[in-house]
Amino acid sequence: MQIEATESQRTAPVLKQEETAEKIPLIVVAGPTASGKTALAVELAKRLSGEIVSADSMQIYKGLPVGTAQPSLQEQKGIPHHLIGFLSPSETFSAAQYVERASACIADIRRRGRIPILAGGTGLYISSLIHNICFVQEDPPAGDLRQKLSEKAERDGWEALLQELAARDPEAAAAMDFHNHKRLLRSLELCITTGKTAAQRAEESRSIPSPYICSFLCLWFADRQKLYDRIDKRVDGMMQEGLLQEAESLFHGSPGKTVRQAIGYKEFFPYFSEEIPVSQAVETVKRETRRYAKRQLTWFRREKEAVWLDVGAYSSLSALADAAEGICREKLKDFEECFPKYSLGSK
RNA sequence: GCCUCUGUAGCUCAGUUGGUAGAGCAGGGGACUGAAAAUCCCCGUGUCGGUGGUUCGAUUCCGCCCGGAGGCA
Repeated sequence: MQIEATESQRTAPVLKQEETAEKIPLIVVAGPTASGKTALAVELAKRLSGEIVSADSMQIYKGLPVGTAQPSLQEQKGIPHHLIGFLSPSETFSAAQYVERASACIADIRRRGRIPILAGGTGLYISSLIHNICFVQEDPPAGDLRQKLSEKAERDGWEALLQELAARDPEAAAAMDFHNHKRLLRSLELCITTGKTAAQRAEESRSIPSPYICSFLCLWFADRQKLYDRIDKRVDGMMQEGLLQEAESLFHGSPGKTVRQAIGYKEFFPYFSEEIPVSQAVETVKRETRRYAKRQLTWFRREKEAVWLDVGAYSSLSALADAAEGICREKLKDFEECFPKYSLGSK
């Protein structure tokens, strides 16, 4: 557990021993949709005595196991999974709420002497969590305000909102991409509910250093087409498992704002209103999923600490897991007392 | 066999009254600290089917050849 000076030179922020003791080891398995995050996370959990915390903005919802690709009990292989299927689809959710719940969950896993493994594809949630973004409390729940602001935009134009933002937070307004109405609205909303500028909020949110030492793994495919083939297959599989029924229940129900954005449901709505054939809806789902995967890759490329694993380069899941396990053990060697002695080469 | 139409970017097609070409979709890159499976920004060289001719110059006009669609026999 003693850290040699020569060793600690390698890692940028040099940790003193007492600080290390308070740090929490965290394995992150990120990557685009359909890259095999779930399977790898479960395999790592088995080898390293871990528990899985989902980092997915849609898997949090109840009653949508197929379209959100929640790991089935069979896929979970007895490993505890957290933050999956706990919220009603009528509820909205946010990155702030995610960070709050996930960090509590991780702390609990750590307390029980196990290794938390963060697995998922929602980049914003992952980054917010591991960089310990502590969001400033919003004053009142913002529901009504958002409604009023969008009505104002409707009435007076988006320039009016931009001007209002400029009055409260000129810096943010100047940096704002005014074609991005959604962000503009949210930015103004936050400005009003927190009473602080974006810069102030950013400052406060970063005030506490991250409690985590991360081994950040990111899955990808050197051959993009391989990923796209997997996406196509996965969507076809979802259709067989009842995606259409899930979509229909949302179509007839009253889904919240968050879940209405999910890929794999809204694309079927024109089919339910008899505007397009199912086959076309399915193709749209595939295309949207491809684009989503691309955006995910763009997001993760920013994560400088990430170690990229080309899934296509490994002959099997256990070969991939061997590589991943090695990287995790090396990166988290200050915590090796948490890991089972050896499982490397146990394929 | 004859007649008509057609062959241009991965796909669907536009266009150049002769000066080597442009849209949509697909695809690629990027932004993103509070809705993120969301939202926003940027990116179009391709033997203009092949070959011969007319021309200073042809993808554009003409001949032939090779694909595709339709019509007549």
